[in-house]
Amino acid sequence: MNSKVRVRFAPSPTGGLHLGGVRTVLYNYLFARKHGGDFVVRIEDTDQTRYVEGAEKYIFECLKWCGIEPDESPLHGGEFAPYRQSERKPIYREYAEKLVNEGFAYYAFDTPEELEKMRSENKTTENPSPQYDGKVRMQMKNSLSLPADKVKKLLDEGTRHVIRIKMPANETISFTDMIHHEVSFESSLVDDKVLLKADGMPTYHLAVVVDDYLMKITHAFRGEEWLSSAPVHIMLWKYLFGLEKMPQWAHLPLIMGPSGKLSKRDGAKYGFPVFAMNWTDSKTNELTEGFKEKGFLPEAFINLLAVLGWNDGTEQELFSMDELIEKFSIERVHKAGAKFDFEKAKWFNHEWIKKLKVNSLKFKVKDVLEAAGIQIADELLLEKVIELVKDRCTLMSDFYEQGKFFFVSPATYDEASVKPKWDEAKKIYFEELAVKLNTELNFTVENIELIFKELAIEKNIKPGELQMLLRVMLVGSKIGPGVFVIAETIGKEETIRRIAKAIEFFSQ
RNA sequence: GGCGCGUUGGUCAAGGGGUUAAGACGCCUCCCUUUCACGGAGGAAUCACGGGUUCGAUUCCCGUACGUGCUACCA
Repeated sequence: MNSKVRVRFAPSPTGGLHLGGVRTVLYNYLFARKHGGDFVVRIEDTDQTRYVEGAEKYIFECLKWCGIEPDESPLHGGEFAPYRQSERKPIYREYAEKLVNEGFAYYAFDTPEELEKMRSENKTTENPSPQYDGKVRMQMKNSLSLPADKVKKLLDEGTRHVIRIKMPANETISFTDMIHHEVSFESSLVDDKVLLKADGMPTYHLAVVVDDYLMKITHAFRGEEWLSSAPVHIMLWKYLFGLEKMPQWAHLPLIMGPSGKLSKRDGAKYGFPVFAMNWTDSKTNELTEGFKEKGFLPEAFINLLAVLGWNDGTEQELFSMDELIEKFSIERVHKAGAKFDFEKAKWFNHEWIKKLKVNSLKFKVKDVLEAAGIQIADELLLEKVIELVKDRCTLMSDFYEQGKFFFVSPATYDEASVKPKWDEAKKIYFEELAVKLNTELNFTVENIELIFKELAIEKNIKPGELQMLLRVMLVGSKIGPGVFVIAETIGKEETIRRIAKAIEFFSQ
């Protein structure tokens, strides 16, 4: 018996990896790591028409970016290979046939038209979506309603058919969910779900059960949208492998968008990312910006996701991956769905930028600046700049706006702020300031400030006003750290050059 | 419509028979700074409703309402 914890994540490679998906993997991963178990990724591709080439690699890239190190077997084979459902078709068929032989499932030959007919005929206001269930199955075309020889004939002729589960009539199906505790259903209210499609591919229902068994999964976490199909899975476990071998389930609360379950479209609609990383829809070629590209740190991303529906009971909100592994517990996961709040998401990123050391930020900031056309020649300067501005950056992309003036002279000036204050006296002041600064051998914050203020007193001008002007001269606008710190950082020559350039500009 | 799941401020949420019902985001005011932030000090804002049980219910039970999910040869 395998007593080791094995959890699995089954992404569907039909779309990008979105918030809900990442959180599901994350909880899987935290649980596995906490209990010293395995974390398995199984690839779902049940619907071939929607299968997207390269999606598997994309998913693994996202996981790695998040700091989740998955078992990469699905990409190159491993203990439980093959991992793609399309390559496991014979396995699923075998179990499906077994169910038929034992009377727990049946062949159904109904065409899409016939199904449509049944649904439209039985449709009433009270029952807007009739099911293929115990009430109607004997009126349909299947191996239960048809005589044996007729069934054999249809099968021999290769008639297209599916295999459906035969849900029992009057049974209360219940199980214990790790989050919702006791949950129960009436079997007669559940329909005869398709297990094996006409093309031989399994539906999710058959695939999860078979794969969870074969891959020796002990705990399975999935979104709450699956809770309604739990009875089907329970029956399959009962018929196929025995209820005692069924993994423990946790149905995670949904992540909600501004209206309903967060959808991939909400991103474009409300202006925030929903995917971990950039995702290009293969059909429309439409690019959706990911959290990574939007300027999120992976540390912040997993942090904000982890606490969307879970907390450790204390006031702590900032958790590193290691802390999450240590403190995560499935019992403290919420029952109710949580609405995603982009403002709070940004706050988490801000906090992580502040929290991280310069060295951890360095290469990412360099990427941001270089992507914007700023070449970084001086690594030491870069480090100093990061230290100076990181507290005021919310997204990684903010490092450009907050840091560019350390590397390049301003291209434009905030004229609206300068114009009303600019006069001949100020002009003379700055001309003399440049001369004085030039003679200073020790170009430090203290000395610059001293020279600046002494000259202001001498000229009888309020230092405050001058400070604002100097800032605009050096930065171009009214942002950034202390103006004397900026001067020291860019150096004497550059400071004097920028003052001269600005005087010329303002005096036109 | 049926079935499932849920419901503490605008959002994330702690708490769980007796509390001034934590904290965070956002918002507002003030301080700091003659920049933008950070930071600091305050503020407005919550137990969906109705019945029980109880000396006492936000907390337990039952209804109702509302939200949300499923109701496909999608996952």
